[in-house]
Amino acid sequence: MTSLTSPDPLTTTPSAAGRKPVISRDDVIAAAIKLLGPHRSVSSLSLREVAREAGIAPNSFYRQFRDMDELAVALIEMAGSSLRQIIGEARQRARTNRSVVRGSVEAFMAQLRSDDRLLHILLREGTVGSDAFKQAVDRQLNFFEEELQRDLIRLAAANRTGLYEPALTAKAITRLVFAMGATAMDLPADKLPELSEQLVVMVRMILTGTRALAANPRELQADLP
Amino acid sequence: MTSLTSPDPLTTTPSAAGRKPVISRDDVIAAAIKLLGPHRSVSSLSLREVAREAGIAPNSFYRQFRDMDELAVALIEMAGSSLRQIIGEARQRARTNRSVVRGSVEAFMAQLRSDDRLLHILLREGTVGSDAFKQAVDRQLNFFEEELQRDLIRLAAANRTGLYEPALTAKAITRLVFAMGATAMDLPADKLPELSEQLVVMVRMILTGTRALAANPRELQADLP
DNA sequence: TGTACATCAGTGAACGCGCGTTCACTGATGTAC
DNA sequence: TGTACATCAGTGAACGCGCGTTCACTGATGTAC
Repeated sequence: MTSLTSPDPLTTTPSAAGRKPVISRDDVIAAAIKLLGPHRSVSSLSLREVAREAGIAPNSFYRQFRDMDELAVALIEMAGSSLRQIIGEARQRARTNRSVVRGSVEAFMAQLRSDDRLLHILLREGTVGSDAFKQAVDRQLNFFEEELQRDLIRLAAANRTGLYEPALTAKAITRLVFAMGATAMDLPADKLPELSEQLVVMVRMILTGTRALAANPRELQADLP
Repeated sequence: MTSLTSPDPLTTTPSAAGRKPVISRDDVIAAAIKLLGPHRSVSSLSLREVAREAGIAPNSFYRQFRDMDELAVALIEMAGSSLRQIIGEARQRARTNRSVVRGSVEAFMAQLRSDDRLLHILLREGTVGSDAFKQAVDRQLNFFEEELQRDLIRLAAANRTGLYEPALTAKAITRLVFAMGATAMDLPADKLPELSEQLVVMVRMILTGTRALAANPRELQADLP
């Protein structure tokens, strides 16, 4: 998990002279995350609400962010890098074990249920809110796709199998996992294992398909299961 | 396209006596649709805004709907049935032609660009808003999956190929198409053909995969492309 | 060390606004006879 | 046909509320000497 308290030298003002800040950007971010839930998206939060939760005056918010959009983008980026780290670790672990797919899917689902709401942000804010919002989410999804693609290529080489359009394969898997994750967000916890299992099979359908197509691209023409 | 003016006997009050209504539910619905756009989701519309667009007093809204949620659910259901009809027609047409996948994907993409914003509603409102919202969207997606599954089974039988878990295959395709559609919503029109092409390949990956798995389920264990 | 000063993080009060919802109402349209 | 009456679709005004944003401010903390 990305720490909420480590200062970011790029965003924290140097304050060469004058008083040291007692409120940090991260305090405000933490307050916003606390307010998120199954029925609250970032775009539905008000500035005053976040300020209230952070224990500061509404106008003090402006010392940290230009507006709510800037806060939202910060949240999205934090969520993306956190998720990539977690899935990356899951892949490392799985590589020495057995199933990369199952390991990654389960790490994803576990993260969905974790206390910090970061993944929820990525899943939800992609379709609503300002352009800045959507672009930020899309950027994170692209990072994710790139890492997945690299992994797919490496593993395909190791197993001496082919990949029909690795980029497209990675994109399909990423989008499908996120779409299913968005559904899972609102499910009771006991339905999750079943959904995990479904998702594992779905991902393997894509993997089996891309491998079969690499072996025999003419199957692409046969327009039919 | 579902007509906006045909009366629904289940929702229109009989008005056994008294004045006939001059505002219909459909007028209000049409006003709401008119307000939707790339930056306006149903959940961001206010009651007063819709009333203004419909040319009625804010409180007249209550004669038609209990609240905005009820309007949203009506919109979602209308969007779902409209889309299913369009894709159904596309499948019929494609069956006599050549590619069912390409035909359906292109019909979907065309609908995405059509003047009525109905598809946008389905793509957007699934992740935000009240539970009633999300359930309504999910219900429509399920209808969609069921029809697709029926089609897949029929076609597989006709081609003497197998299907590994038809329900899961239909679900994977549906969710992937809707996820990619949500991305496409905000793209400039000239990027759409490329995205259509990508989506066609993705869907065929899944179809090729489900067929290969049906032929040889042991591939499911080989955890790797 | 002590003193004078500059900085600026955080505040309290106020603004105008659009919102959802309520109330009592009006008057056109339909029904009964 | 004409008249008296009932219905109820739609309204205008008003309410209290939370919102984003602004302003002039305070006073703790740092720096200069």
